[in-house]
Amino acid sequence: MPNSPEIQSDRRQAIRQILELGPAGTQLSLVDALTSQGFVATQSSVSRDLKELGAIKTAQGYELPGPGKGDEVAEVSGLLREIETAGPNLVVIKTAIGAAQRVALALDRSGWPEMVGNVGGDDTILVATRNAAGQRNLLAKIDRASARG
Amino acid sequence: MPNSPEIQSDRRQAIRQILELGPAGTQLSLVDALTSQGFVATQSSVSRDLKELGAIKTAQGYELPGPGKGDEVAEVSGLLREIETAGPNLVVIKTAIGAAQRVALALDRSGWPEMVGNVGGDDTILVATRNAAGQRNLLAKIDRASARG
DNA sequence: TTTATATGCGCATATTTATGCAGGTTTAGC
DNA sequence: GCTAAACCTGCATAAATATGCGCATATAAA
Repeated sequence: MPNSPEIQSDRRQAIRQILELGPAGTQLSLVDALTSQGFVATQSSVSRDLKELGAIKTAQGYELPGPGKGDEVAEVSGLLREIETAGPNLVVIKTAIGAAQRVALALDRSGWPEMVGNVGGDDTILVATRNAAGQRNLLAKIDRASARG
Repeated sequence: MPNSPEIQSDRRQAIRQILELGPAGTQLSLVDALTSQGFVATQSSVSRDLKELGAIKTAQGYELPGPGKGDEVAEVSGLLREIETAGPNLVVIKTAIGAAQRVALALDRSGWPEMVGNVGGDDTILVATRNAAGQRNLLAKIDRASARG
């Protein structure tokens, strides 16, 4: 019973905004916050959303890794040259000569769940995503990371 | 039944080392790792240790915030002038003129659990710690943060 | 369109984490 | 050394989080 596809991304956007105001103590508190904004969601969904968003749990609660932490990808974004898709669940990344390994490692460490795995050559990386949605997601995340790097 | 006082800090040091090798999926896995190193600990203790160490839980598991994240204190360490204790659970921090508020805020955000609260004036901050052990701990943490800042 | 496949989500529940409490140890004060 | 207070820990359990499953909808294929 998937909601119209935008609902999900709207909800996640909302979560992102909520977390920007301050850490959320528990997932349940996030559910409440979402509810009061008119979203319908259960703890289950929030759990999944948080994983997808790459949120981390600190002593204060759930937070989104600010610029600086979490995004090793941001740090290597300068090495990126070109990004293309191939089929519904492959992303091909071209990097500076010899930098593919370094970037591939950063991607691994990022822990982005839609990424099943990747192989890096000399200046090319093949990234396998779970599916088409994951592919779109990954592109968006790399984009966002690059903006910070 | 406190172990000899060093046991605790040894164990925490061990946890620190384990986490440096890579994230720990669950607290139970940490218990196992500790056990195989000859430490005796339960999930309860590990839970408390992790909080004390300021560990965060990412999609990969528990990690220690690397230099760069987690330590807002590091960023303001240049504003510190002098640090003294007063009694068993008070720490008095002298800062650059007018910087006390800023430093106090950074301390708040750090989420260090031994810190009960603090008040900042113009160039002085009073920090209340839970107890003497917390006081020692806090001094050590500020030290470590300063080394990075 | 009709059919087949993939995906999102809630429910119920397993797993994991946090904590009140009691007991035992160390530390501080005499 | 003795006593009192503070502390650390494990146990048991409460609280919080993650996930298998099944259905409903969306998407792709024919």
